[in-house]
Amino acid sequence: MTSKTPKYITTTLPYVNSSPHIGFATELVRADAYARYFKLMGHPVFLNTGTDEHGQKIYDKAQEAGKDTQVFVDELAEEFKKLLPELGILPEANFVRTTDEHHKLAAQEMWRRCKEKGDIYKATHAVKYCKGCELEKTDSELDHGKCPLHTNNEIEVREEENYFFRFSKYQQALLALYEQTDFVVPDFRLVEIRKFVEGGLQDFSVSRLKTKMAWGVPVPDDEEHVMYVWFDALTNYISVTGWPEKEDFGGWWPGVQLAGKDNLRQQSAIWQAMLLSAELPTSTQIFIGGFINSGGQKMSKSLGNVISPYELTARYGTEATRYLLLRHVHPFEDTDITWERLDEWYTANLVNGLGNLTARIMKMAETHLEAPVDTEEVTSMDTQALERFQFQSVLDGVWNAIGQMDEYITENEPFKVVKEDKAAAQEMIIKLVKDLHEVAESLVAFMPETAAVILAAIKDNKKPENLFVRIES
RNA sequence: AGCGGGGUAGAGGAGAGGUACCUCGGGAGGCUCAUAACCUCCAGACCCCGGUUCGAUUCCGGGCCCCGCAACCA
Repeated sequence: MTSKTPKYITTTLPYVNSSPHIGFATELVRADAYARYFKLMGHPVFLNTGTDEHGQKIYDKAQEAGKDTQVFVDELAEEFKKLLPELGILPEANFVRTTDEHHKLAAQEMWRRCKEKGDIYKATHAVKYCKGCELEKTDSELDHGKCPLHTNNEIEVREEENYFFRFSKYQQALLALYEQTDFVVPDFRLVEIRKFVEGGLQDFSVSRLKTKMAWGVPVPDDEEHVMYVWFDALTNYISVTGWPEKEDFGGWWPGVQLAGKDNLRQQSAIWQAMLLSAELPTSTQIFIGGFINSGGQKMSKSLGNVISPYELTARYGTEATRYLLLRHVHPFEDTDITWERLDEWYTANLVNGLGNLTARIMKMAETHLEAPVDTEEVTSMDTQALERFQFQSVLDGVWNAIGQMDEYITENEPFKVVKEDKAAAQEMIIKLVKDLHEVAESLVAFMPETAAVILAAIKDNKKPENLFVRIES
């Protein structure tokens, strides 16, 4: 028997300057469903996630909170880590923190390799500073070269020495990478990044002066600088495989990456250029998801429309939360979510759909069948769709089957037939149980607990407790 | 500036050169195995203006409107 190819899948590491976002939860659940699916198919699977913990913003937040930075990130990392069991993520999933010692060593090794290649160099960097805010400003924060808050003050330009990454050198190599038409999915994101790279690349700063901000991985052989957070964070995808000690990444890399659309550039251009520079294999594929909005607007604390993953699991439970995120959040486009809509999806499809159908079939089976139905293991999943991250369409197929089964019961009325022709009715019920079995098997990667409950019920020929509790409105 | 995406029933989504589909909601009926669930039927839509075509909502051009990205912001 030939052994199946190893599958590596990773989320982007969320930056821990605030609580876990529903967007990250979605990414995590998708990665998990993908990993579970390949695990079922017999592939060795490595599922990676974790937290990105360096940089100015985190340093500032810790200062604000009056806490030691390490203590501060330790607390936040815990909050993110707790999310995994909450969302039913595979227990063997890897959780990396960019403050882990091994990760920091790997980031430094990455730096050394890029530097040896001549792709990291020192240059003077113009920093724009607003005296009014007493803060450095990026171009996007400025309006016509002025600070929007202090329009009378001129912006002061300060010269600063930084290390730069020779991003511009990789324009052609990146474009060659994008020839692989499914390198970035969906295709319109591939077009977007290609256009960006075609437009020309500028080298960017990859270090910060330690005197200004020491919360970063130290630059090798230079006491005065720490790495800019991107450079260090991106390396996590390979540091978790045991690189650089394991030059072959333990067989896991290259792998599949998930990211939000705000991360398109970092993942599909910057990170790939870093890998090319270090002469390491580039990613296999990058899946770019949309954003989740609420009530037509971005979720924000000031608007009060934030829906946290913990609120979802509190209201619907782990399994239903997975279902909602996988089927009703569009894999590529932005999705608008409100509690009203979530309740609707939950009630219509889980309570009235899957839950009710399971109850009606298993009640008939329990009452009218003498023995459990013999079922065969079938894996009739739409593999192509799953490999393209089309979670929705796979689940649509399952719910289509559920609808057909409800129809079948109404049309054929086994509950009525049983009074005159028991054998005929039993045959119908057996067919239904087999169909239900198939539905449960198709759900294993998406809703593992629910699938297990249904499969057990079929095996015991017993109606289970209600699968989904009706929400009181 | 530029780049990219989009405007389909009351709401949210899918779709295709030729009877426009799904979910929720509205109306009528049916059933009683099931979690007041389930099934059937009905009403209701392709932003505007040109072009290509026997025929476009679908392709092309223009307009109006919306939304991302616009680099060191993870």
